Amino acid sequence: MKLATWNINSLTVRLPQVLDWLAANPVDVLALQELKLTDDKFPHTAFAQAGYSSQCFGQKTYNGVALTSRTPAVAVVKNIPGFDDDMARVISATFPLLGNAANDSSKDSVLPNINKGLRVIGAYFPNGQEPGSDKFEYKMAWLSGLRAWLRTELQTYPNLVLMGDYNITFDDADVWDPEGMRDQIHCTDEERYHLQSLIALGLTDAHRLFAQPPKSYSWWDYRDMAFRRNRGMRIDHILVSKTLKPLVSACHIDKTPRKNERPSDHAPVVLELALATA
DNA sequence: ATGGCCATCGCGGATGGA
Repeated sequence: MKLATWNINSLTVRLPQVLDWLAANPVDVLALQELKLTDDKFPHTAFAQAGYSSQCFGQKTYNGVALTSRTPAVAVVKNIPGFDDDMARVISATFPLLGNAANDSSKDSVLPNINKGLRVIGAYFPNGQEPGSDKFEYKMAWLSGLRAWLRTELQTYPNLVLMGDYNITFDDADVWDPEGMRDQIHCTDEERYHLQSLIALGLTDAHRLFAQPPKSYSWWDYRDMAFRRNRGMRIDHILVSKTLKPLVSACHIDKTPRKNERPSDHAPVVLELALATA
């Protein structure tokens, strides 16, 4: 199965591009961020006509996340339980897996707890604006809330994917100009500490499991011809739990839609798993 | 370089993004 995450910077503007991309890349699950619309405006019918059912968690003007999938999602949860937030940033759901106890009597499986399905969390991490700002403090609090919740979530759902726009780089390899960006937003030690604390819960950056093109980025500023000059950052990530790590068969960033007219500033990240949905 | 671009709200220009 294939999963993908894409910050589309307004679904109102980018819906045709998302549908075009899905037609060319019929992934099983697509996580979307920055819908910038309310739930009543979500284009369920357009996705359904493309063969996808959607769960959305939107708000007016800002933020907003969704999971759209070829098989229906179950056990949908919105935002981070235990962390009060007036912004729509997280949506989680389970996708039943082929080979679970209900439809396969074989005792051996490639995956422990396969009957618990695949838990997918799509997230739009706070931007943080600038170190020292109120928004940066909110980002740090949000990251602490995410980590505390994920610790228990991983016990409930051992087969877990956390993907989305993290708004954090792992290290200098994720930054086109590490010296110029040093201690700037997305690149501070505090943000990277939080990202590593997610790794410490037992998650793995799927992108780094494979040889990647040099200077692989997922976001490029709209200004200054940044995409053409490949002046970007890798801030969109797919993290997988320990049980899923051996089943990851590929992970890549698809730069193709960044070449569209009126593109999102982010590119999709695609994960391939040696698993099938039920 | 105190910036450039884009989306939203809404009809001018501020705010947020990253």
